[in-house]
Amino acid sequence: MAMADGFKSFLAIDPENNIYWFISIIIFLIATGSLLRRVLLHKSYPAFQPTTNAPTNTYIQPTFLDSLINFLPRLSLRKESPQVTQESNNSQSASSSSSKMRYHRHRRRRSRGKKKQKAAEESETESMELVLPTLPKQPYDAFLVLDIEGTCKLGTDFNYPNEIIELPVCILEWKDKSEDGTAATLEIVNEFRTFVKPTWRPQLSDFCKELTGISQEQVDAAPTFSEVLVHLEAFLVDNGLIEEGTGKRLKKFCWCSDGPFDIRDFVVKQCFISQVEMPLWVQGDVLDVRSTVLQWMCAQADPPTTPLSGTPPSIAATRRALNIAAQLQVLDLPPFEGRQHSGIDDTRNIAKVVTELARRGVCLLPNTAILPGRRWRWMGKPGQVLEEGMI
DNA sequence: ACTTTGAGATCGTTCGGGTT
DNA sequence: AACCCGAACGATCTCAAAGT
Repeated sequence: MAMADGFKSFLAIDPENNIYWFISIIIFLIATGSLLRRVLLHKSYPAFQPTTNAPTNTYIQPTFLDSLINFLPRLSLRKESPQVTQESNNSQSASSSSSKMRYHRHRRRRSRGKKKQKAAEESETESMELVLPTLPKQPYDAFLVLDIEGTCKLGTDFNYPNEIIELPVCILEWKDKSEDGTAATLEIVNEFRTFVKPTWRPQLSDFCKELTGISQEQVDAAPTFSEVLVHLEAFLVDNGLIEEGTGKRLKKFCWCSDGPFDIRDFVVKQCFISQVEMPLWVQGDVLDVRSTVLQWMCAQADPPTTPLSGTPPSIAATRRALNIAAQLQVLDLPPFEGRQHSGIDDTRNIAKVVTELARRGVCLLPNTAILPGRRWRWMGKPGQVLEEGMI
């Protein structure tokens, strides 16, 4: 009686609105359709599983109400995963999305952890399978390693008009280059080093002096960049690398630096400030040693069909750019000798890295583009530094 | 048959380190 | 400032196995 009253009241919500009838009919059809289909297919919901004593194909037939009760939750919402259910007991559905995010984050972290573990295991395996290098052909006869020190100011970025204050160069040449062009042993045959007197901002900042270890007296007594270029050219002539007067290359040589900045940025900036044309023997053929070390590390982590020699470094997994000290470490070389950020010490240590790369069978080729006409915002007319361009 | 879950891969974005 | 590169992260998709 009460049920009949309830049904009447349900219908009485809005007799004019057919939506209630429509929903009821849809639910009825879906429920009976689903039930019919399962009976015909001899399938059942868990609640309708055969009793243990019943014959295999005999099912306890559900009532329409049972079917509806079982079916309705499927219509409304999917059953939540255990993780979500557990976390959302108190906070209801509002927190379900964040729970899901936390869950996926956990999954990714676990995935990454396994990946790293796998990579470490593979790295260990590879370290036990060292292969002797096959010497590559080395197209260059000499390598001019340099590490330029420049003026800088605390708080400024590399848009700053850095002026060169130290210019050291180490010449590396092959000791064992054969007729077919293969070689593995490089040695330092000569060194060039000079301080350079800045002209735009002759006074060094405290930050610069502390960073580079260069004193104000050293740069005050030094030649200007234009004069240094003459000295450097004479040095290269003396070492048979370029022709006197013309600057034409007599040997095939490649500049090497830690990072692409030294010639690409500092020399180009300095040439602008000093109003000198960038000599042809400086342009082109620049090898970024840091990048080459990184490539070598990647080759160790993902060896090609003919692996390179060497001990895969533990920090190779990071595949990040390394400073000179870290490069020495990954190449199993002795620690950095001298003072870091001292031009000549940096240069000598970079030379060691280049020598070791050659010994390990790395083909030393240029990998940095030089744009002599590159301009920065502070560049006004030739030689003019615009203060507002630095902001 | 359909859903859930776990695992893994891939893509795009953002951020930071690096050079004096 | 500009550039490159790797790490970290979020979103999305696929696939297989297990559960319903």
